[in-house]
Amino acid sequence: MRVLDHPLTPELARQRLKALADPLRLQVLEVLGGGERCVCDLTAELGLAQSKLSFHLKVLKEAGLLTDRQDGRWIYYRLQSEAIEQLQQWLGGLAHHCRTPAPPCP
Amino acid sequence: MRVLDHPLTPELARQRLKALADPLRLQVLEVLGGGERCVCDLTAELGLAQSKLSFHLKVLKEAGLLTDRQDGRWIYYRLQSEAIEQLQQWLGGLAHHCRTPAPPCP
DNA sequence: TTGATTGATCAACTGGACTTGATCAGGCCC
DNA sequence: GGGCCTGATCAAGTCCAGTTGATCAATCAA
Repeated sequence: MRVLDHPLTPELARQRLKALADPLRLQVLEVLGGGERCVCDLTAELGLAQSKLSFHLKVLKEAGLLTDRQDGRWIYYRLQSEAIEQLQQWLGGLAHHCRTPAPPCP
Repeated sequence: MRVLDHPLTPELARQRLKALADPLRLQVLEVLGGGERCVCDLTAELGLAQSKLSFHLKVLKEAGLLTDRQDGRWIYYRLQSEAIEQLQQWLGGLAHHCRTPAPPCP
């Protein structure tokens, strides 16, 4: 069974949405959408304090949106596109019957 | 040009993600995913304080995720599924080239 | 018109997310 | 080993999103 076949729990979906819902983290994802980067690279490119970037990378990683690998002194982050695909699928399940008219109230 | 053909601005996408990233609002959406409902109905079904629900409905509405209509004393909310579809599309654009290896750092 | 009901809005409060600067751990080169 | 990087972690401070209870506006029923 591939990862994509596992539906997200609402809790994990919410965590991912929250991780995405930050302007700085979206900037990070936008850069990583263009390919893998090391932290020092990201720091320079986004003009961020090092601890600040580290904090947000941690949030994104804990949400499953990023993975990292170490190579010597450097740590490279990349986007986990499967996580985004899962989220897309999950969103698709939200609106299934939303056009059903309301039961009249009085 | 249909609504869906307008791509989301990053700012609006972020606003929608943020609106979605709240457990209570997700509950609201889950209920409305099953069809239109009036506010008093939602209040009862979710067991919420009235002002609390009203606050979250406003957030969702301002993000374009809900629309409402008034019928007499009652106000009915429904999910705006196009907003979710737009968000799905927008997410799809995030990871385009994420498999490009990092430029070596040293 | 008056009283009751629905639902939005307001003000005050609270908690947690984010920021900032410092410190710490691990890997590299001399 | 000693000094120097890279990047994670910690503690303290700030700020804003969410909660709560009260008030307000609009609609309807009597």
